[in-house]
Amino acid sequence: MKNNKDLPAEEHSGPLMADVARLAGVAISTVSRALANPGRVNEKTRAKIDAAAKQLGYTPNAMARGLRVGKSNVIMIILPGSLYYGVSQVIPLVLQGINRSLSQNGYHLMIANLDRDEASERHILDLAFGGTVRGAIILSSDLPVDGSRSFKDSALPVVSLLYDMSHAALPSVVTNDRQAVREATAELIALGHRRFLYLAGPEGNYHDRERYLGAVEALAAAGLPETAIVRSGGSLDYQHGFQIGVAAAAEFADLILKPTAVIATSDDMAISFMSCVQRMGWKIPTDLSIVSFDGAPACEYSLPPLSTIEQPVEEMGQMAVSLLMERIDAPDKAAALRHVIESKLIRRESFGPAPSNI
Amino acid sequence: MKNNKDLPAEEHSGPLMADVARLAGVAISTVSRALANPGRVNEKTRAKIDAAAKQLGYTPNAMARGLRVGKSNVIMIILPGSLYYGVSQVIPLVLQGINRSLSQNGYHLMIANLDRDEASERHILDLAFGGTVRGAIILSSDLPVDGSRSFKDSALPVVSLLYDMSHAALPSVVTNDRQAVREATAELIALGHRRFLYLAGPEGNYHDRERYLGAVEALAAAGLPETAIVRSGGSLDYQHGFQIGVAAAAEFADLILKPTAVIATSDDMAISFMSCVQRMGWKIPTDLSIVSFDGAPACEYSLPPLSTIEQPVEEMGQMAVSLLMERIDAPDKAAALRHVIESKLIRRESFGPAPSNI
DNA sequence: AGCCGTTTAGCAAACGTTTGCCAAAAATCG
DNA sequence: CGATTTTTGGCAAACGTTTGCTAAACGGCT
Repeated sequence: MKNNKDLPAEEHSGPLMADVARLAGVAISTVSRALANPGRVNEKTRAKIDAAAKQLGYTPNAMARGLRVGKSNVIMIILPGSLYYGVSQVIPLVLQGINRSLSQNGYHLMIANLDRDEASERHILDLAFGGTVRGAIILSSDLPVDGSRSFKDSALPVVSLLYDMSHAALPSVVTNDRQAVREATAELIALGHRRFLYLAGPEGNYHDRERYLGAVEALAAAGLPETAIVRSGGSLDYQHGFQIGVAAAAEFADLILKPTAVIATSDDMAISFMSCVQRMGWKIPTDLSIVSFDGAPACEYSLPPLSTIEQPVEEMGQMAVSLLMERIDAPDKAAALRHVIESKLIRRESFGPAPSNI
Repeated sequence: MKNNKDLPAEEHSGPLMADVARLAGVAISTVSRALANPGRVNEKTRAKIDAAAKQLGYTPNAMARGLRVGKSNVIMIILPGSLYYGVSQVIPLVLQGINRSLSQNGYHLMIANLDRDEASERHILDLAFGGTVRGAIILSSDLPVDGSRSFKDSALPVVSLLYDMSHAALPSVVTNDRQAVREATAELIALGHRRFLYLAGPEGNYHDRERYLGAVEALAAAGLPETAIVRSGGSLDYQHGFQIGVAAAAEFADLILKPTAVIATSDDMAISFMSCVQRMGWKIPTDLSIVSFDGAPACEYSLPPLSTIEQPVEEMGQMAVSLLMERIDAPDKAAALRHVIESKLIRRESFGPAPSNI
């Protein structure tokens, strides 16, 4: 029966603040104040209001609040469109860590995929300029642009994660990619290795560049020629890191002078490379040592267990969140731009001394 | 300069609809109509408005619109708190597929982790009742409750993915877990296997139950006693599926009468189990055949390559989205509740005939 | 040319909060 | 006990859209 007033739509889902106020016998504004800053209202009244709210199962409308105060409580994370290179293994971990930190700060997490198409860029910009989000964590080296709108023109607080974007004035949380690879390579050199194969990621990618440089630096430090390292892959831009490893194994098989150690940009390519190469008959670590990057949990269970440089992704995620929170609370406060959290090599059976019969 | 009564207005960054209207020389309402349903406004005027909007880089404020029309364009996906059992390997794929489908429909994706703590449940309910989200895709078998608010009381359109929740009247997109395992088991039986080890997930979990039943049914159909299968794990509730496999390998080593085939609830446990068991000296598939579930890309590169029952997660995600869209557009329209998308066994080297020296 | 039917533009009222401002009440002090 | 300070409650005006309603403009008929 529609004995009620006829004009308001039946769409209304929940109770309103007005309902709470009525039930508690106070004014709407009092309810608002009681819920927002409980200090500013009489304890007895506050209790009454709380009870009323609970009884009605009242939940404040986030959009109305957002509209009024001009800010939302949503953070967006911008992921590279193709999840399957490199960072693929770590992204779920990152996501989870970030989401947890955000929850603790009362924020929600929205995810946005940055593909290379115009639609996805517009999508993200709508989010950024439409007031929907309050800040962003970006896991990509390029920022979306659409027509006259450019991501960096938005006043949005942004933090870059995994990629060093400090040159673009973005606070960045990164790991010591280069140094970690340099050290790992140095360790391989100390084990007698003199010829290396480097499994590259997509050409020009930040991580690929840094990690490769790390290897090169280690060679230089040991007085080895740059020709001691062979780059594989790189020009390919396969979606799956796994396929890079497969292709690299084929390249490896064709090399006349075999490297004795392999450095991989990511765990997936190392796993598939190792698998292929072993099936071709090479022994790991006897014939060939392998070290990779990322620290995916699965590495522990490959055969042999894969040595990998583990990024403390959980910690990095938390750091990114707390940086973002600072940025939101005090946008103008100058702060360090580049935050490095150290990765460390997990030594497993996939590497050992160079074979003597070089 | 405090004569401005309202100071929060200072903060606002972008151009407003009023600015566009002024620049185009029309009324605000005309702009709104031109942008929303272009058919209802003079083509010439519309072009003028479009140009003005583009020139200003105008983006409509999503919260204001949401408040007015009473709906948002955000879908939330509820993930189980501990990503690391079972579905872990497939979640990134699911997420990506879903996000892509949603984008095409003009929706954004918000993620919510459903941990077992009160805070996370409240978080989700705030989202559901606060008008922030328009619908939800849930990947968990239990629904959040907090005080007097219960998730199912929200009028929110919901679709369940991976879990069959049709008994709770939720449209569900699932795979044929039971049947797929039954068929795989039957295949193992045909290969001569008579004793099985089943690697279980968390006790009572939907997938664990279904998949186990599939194995049991296959035994029954072949006239084998139920004692032909040994359950391992299950009571553990480790975060990492990998650890389940490790524990199971230890159990396996202790068994007096060794099974000749292993059926695993998830790929991660199969991978770690296989790794451990091989290091103990067993040969796969000569001594032991293994089949698992999920279809993680990594399975192709284990040693030996792991046979797994692949869930078409991309397709399942798309189906979930389209179901949700239907539900949003026509909430009352009756529709099938249970949607099954078939998984299929990918046969790789990890299984073969039972050893003859049983 | 006048009438009527069809578009198109504009006004103003919502949507559900927050919050500045003022009044009322309570508390403190002389 | 009255005056002054502190606290607390209520009114109403925003926040930036959408949209029902009405007025105006336009064009096709007779």
